[in-house]
Amino acid sequence: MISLTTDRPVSPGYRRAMQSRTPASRTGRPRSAAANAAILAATRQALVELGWSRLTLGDVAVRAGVAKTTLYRRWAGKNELVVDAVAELFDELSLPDRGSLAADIEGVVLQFAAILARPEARSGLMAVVAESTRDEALRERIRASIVDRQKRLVLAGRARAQERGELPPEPDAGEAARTVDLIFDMVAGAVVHRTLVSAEPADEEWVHGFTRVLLSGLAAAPRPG
Amino acid sequence: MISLTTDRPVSPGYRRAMQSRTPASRTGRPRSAAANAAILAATRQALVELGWSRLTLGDVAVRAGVAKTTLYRRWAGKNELVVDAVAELFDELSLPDRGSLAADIEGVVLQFAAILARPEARSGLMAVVAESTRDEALRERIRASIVDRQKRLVLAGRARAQERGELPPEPDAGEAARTVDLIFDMVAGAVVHRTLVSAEPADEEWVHGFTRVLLSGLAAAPRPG
DNA sequence: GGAGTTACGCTACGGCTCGTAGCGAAAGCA
DNA sequence: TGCTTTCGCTACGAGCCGTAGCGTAACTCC
Repeated sequence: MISLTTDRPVSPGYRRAMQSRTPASRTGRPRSAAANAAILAATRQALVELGWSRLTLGDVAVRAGVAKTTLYRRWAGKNELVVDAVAELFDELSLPDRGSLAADIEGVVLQFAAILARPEARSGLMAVVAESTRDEALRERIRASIVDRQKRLVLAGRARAQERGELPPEPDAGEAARTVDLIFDMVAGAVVHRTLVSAEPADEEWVHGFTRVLLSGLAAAPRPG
Repeated sequence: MISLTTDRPVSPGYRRAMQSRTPASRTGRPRSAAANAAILAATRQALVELGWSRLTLGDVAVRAGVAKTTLYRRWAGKNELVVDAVAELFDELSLPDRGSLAADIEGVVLQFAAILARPEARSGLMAVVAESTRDEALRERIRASIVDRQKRLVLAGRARAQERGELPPEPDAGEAARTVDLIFDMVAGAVVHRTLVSAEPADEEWVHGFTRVLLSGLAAAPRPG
């Protein structure tokens, strides 16, 4: 496994948005940012038309109008490429102030559901998660590119709710962090399971019921007064 | 796609536990039940050692001690084979009476988490779910073999809780069915997300916090009296 | 017991994808 | 003008896919 080429073989610190790599590699021909965007867009398109298992890097290269070798110079393989292509989809998530915690949750969950309704997110996201169970580096890439980036929404929503007095303040930092993780797993997990496994739409009615249970629990009255 | 062989090409109604197919196919050499068990066990073993993407049907055939063609005679492809192999893992789930709804939930969630802690379940389950986003028949197979089979646990738990008076009776059948689906998505989704995406163990502490939120909601006191 | 039917093991095959090597040319920087 | 890095292109061995074909084994019905 000794590479004799002049190109870097794997590009380890290669985060998304390649133009933001500040250190090193100041000389020589820079990598084409346009090619990067074209490759990621072509990957999403291929996910839509072919799904995960039939997606091949050669096909993506043809769609993007670049050579197959360019793909292998920038990404270690199919897993890493799809992670980056899917991660871009989640950057559009936001948390507008809708006046109450319940409304805030419903709003962001509906956004999340809309993203998961797109076929490139459905097949791509679950596939890389499956692969990450046997690839620690890939799991970390997913966490950094997708999960942790969106956990900000939970933090912002909780802070806003505490300002409103809807949630009690949490003095213990460790306990607060665990709660954030729990909420994130419950929200993201429920929407993913509803959309992908149950294969039913996470529409307004479902989101309303979900939010009610999340805030008030099962023991509360099944129908709000 | 015209098969000229004497063997049935796909075996459409081929459920799990082949010995229980009562109608039709009364004559001829029966399919070996031992081979079936060996193939599914070999599939799980290959999932552990290779993961989803590197698992090949030829490799499974060698591990199981059968010919590769036997695999293709019984399953349409890799997807269907892994669904059946993984589905067996979930049959051990049960709902012992632990005295309260909270204890019942915690018990079954811990069982579910234990199954998802096994590598053959982790990589196999998510992979077939990802593939099912582009394969309606596969999604239905997953639903019949795994999801609907375990929804019985939610039904039993709710009935038991209603007998205890912990949950109000639901006169509307449609509303009750939607609630069952919602609970199932929330429970299974949260555990799956915690285990696979967050890659943290769903241990007793986490399950305890999850159950508290599920029953009482976020607005309740963060620490139980 | 024989005939009919189905499943099995085995071999072989074309076709496709993989991931890499090697080359000359292009695009920036000193 | 050199130096460095990336690019497109071609070619290649390797591996897996899914199926065909054949002879044999197992079971049922007559």
